[in-house]
Amino acid sequence: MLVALRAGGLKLTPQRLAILRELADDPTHPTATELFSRLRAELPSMSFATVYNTLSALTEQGLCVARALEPGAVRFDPNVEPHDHAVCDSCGLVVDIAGRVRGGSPRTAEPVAGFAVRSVERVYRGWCADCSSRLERPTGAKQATGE
Amino acid sequence: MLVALRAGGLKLTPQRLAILRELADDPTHPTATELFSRLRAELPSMSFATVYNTLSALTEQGLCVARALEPGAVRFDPNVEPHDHAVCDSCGLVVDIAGRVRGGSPRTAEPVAGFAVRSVERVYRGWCADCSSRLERPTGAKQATGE
DNA sequence: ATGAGTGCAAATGCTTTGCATCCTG
DNA sequence: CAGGATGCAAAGCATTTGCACTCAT
Repeated sequence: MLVALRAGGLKLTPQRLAILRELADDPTHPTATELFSRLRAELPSMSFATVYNTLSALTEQGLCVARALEPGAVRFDPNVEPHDHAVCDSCGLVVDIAGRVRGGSPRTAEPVAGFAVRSVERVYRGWCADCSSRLERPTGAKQATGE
Repeated sequence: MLVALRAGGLKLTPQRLAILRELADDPTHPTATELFSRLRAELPSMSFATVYNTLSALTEQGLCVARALEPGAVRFDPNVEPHDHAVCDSCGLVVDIAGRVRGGSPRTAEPVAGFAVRSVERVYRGWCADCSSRLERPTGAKQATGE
């Protein structure tokens, strides 16, 4: 991954290394704000601008992807391959379903006339394990719309 | 739908009726800002606050859903049933795949241990018909990550 | 050394909120 | 006519940008 960084002509700064590590270690895909607060202890002088600059540089190099799974802040995913996610209605937790093997149905079929499909991803919504066990009807949950 | 509005204890104001109509007529799920600018001619005095107040009131009544399909503004969908969407990488167009019939595979299977699934939705990403025909590699498109 | 990268602060864009006024039911 | 809804303005977050300074190469 560091190789990829240099290959893109990017310099290896402590800020970038820390962000990269934090991203790689976290399957919940942290937001820019989350990264900033987590790294404040380690890099007290780092600014938001650096976090955003780094994340957009990484995104441009194809080393991570910005994902809009919920209204509000964007989450950054070091796994650039299309894959599925589960999102908790109650606490907002994002769970990566990267490892899941799916049936080999043709995924290049056009969902609508003329639309050239590049990727398909699923979003599972519901309650995470913690929220499921903690409450029958988790705080702040939208009323289930069923399916 | 008006019935549903009243059932929720909401008053029928011209602003709400206009927003509701605009929402219903538009399969691309407009953002709050888009609704505001479209209705400016019809309701010159309407404010952003009213658009947002109305949209959150509708959301609370289960008459629409806020969808985060792309970073930036949230889109509002009058179809509260889980369904699929296609999003253009180039121009950001959202296409509703509401009518698509899918195979009846068990969709309540847990994507990850302990996660209680409420709904599953797919997001197709690629190029819309317009962008596909206009360019070989549409302006502003992220490099295809393939699948 | 030299230009990319950082830090700071101001700016932007989307959304929310407080409050006085207005209008639907 | 009463309470909910609107309009206006200010405030709140997430994110972007400009610019002088610093540091990785």
